[in-house]
Amino acid sequence: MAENDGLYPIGVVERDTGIGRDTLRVWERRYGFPDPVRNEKGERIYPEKQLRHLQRIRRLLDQGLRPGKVLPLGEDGLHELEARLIPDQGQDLDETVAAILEAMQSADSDRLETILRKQYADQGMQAFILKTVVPLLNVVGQQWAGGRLQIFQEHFLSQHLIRFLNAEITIMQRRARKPVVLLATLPGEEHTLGLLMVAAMLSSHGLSIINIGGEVPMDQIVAAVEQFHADIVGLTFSGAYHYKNIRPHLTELRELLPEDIEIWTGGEGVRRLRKLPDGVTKFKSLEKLPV
Amino acid sequence: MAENDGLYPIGVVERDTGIGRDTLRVWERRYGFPDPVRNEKGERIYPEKQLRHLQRIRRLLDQGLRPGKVLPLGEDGLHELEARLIPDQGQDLDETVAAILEAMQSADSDRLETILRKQYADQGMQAFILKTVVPLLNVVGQQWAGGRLQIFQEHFLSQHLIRFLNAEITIMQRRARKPVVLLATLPGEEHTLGLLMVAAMLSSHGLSIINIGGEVPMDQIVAAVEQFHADIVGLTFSGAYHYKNIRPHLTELRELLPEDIEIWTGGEGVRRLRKLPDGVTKFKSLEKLPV
DNA sequence: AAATTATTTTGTCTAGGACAAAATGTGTTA
DNA sequence: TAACACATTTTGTCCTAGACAAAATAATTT
Repeated sequence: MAENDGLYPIGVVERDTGIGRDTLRVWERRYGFPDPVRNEKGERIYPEKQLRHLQRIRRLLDQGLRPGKVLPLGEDGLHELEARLIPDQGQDLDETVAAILEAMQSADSDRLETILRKQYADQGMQAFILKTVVPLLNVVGQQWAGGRLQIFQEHFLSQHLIRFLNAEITIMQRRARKPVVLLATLPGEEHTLGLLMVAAMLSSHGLSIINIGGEVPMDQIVAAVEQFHADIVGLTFSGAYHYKNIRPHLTELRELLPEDIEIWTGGEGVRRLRKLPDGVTKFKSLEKLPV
Repeated sequence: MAENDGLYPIGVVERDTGIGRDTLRVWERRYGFPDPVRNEKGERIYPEKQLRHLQRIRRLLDQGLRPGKVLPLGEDGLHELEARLIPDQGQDLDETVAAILEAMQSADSDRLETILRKQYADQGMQAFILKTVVPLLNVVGQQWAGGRLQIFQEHFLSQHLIRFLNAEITIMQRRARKPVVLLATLPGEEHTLGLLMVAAMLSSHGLSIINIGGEVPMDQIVAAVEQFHADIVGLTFSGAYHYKNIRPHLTELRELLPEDIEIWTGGEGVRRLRKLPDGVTKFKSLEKLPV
């Protein structure tokens, strides 16, 4: 048994925290944390405690906090920050949402499937997305940010939702008609569940959907529009996307595409934008798709 | 505007080839290839041609060749080597595979769906995966490496396959029994289609599958095993995975998991590994799952 | 309130040298 | 001949400390 004794080399820390090794080194230089010990060879060895600390820091950074504010904090400061940022909730959770969360916690695939299926049958796609999936993801996001949720549980739920939505979209697509909407996100935007929700909404309106998925370079989108004979391009930008880029990107895409191809865009990232380039349609929320 | 112009910084090359950036630099020093141009800032910028070359090299390394033998080779030498090692399957393409490719090229969703469904009905899951999906992906991989395929086309096909397999797995899981296999990939490994194929194969043997998807940190896998009461953990590593890491990762996971939990691993990335840590089972190919 | 401009923060990249782990080559013994 | 031990070569990862552009924030103007 190679006892690692809770000591990790930089490669492992990079993998487990998602923080690049260059970044780990430069943080050490600038902020004095992390502060790994060294082995005989002079290489950095991180104690487990620092790895955990780094994971918590990572979560806060994902919330939008800046390294300069977070890294100098000790255990206490970090704890305080977490307490402040994670809003108290658990008040009036929708009953079904609560049931889904419970099924997720107890890793009960069958139950999850049953609840989703029943809810979908009751509500229809549009209400299902708006009244069940959206609130659900909000709660999950909050819990995850607060560290009250394991990553694998969130994965598990996402997998389920993706599969479920895909299956239903496929069924709806059988009687889909024109226009054809090509859905994608640009490189840097990995959040593809939002795209899938849009796909589901549009499908339920009877439109034809081609979802080429996440992180598609712009030239590829243009090529795909031509080859698939799409009438409309739909792009989503999550709140994490660098919003300054959104407008230039949309302008560029508008220039690259023929005029008779519409561009629709939405997501948390475009909510803040007022003026969009001419010839680009914004949908403010999932309820208000320009169908 | 969008000017990548087929020019890529080192980080992108690392991601798209699975070759670490330090390795790329040391190859350049030692073998004179790759030989990127530099931008104003003096940073390495790789032309698309070299990226493709690196991907081909990566393939050859996966076949067991050594960097010292492959890197000094120019275009011609590499081509010769490939011709010797990779059987040319361009000629006698399976009829169905050819039809699928054509449906993909002409972006015909319905036709694609019909072909897949018919083929699956004829062959059953195991033959479907082995005789149709695997050859299909091989051809697609080859065509992509050869620049004969657009990225979005590959996206389109992947999306379709993922959806199809997920749907069928769901159906098979209704009558699944013990043991429970937990499937995942580690962070850095985004290629989740391979995982899905394993899930389909195992499902068709009647095993219970929990697929928590891609890029799951190791401690999360351990936690998930416990919470889901899994008996076996299955990990796949694609050819793009940073292969030097595979063995240490498996060793570490073996130490973290209780002894009575089996570890199965496979994929292009583990093919070239001879020795695996004790207590880790390798499946050389999809045909030879240790069921 | 929205768009410009100035300032600070932050992550990624550079260079060659060093070194251990893995792969290969060589020699020895059963 | 095959199995094993040992020597050599190959190979990837990590090191340092500086540089700089892109992103985020603050300050200003429209």
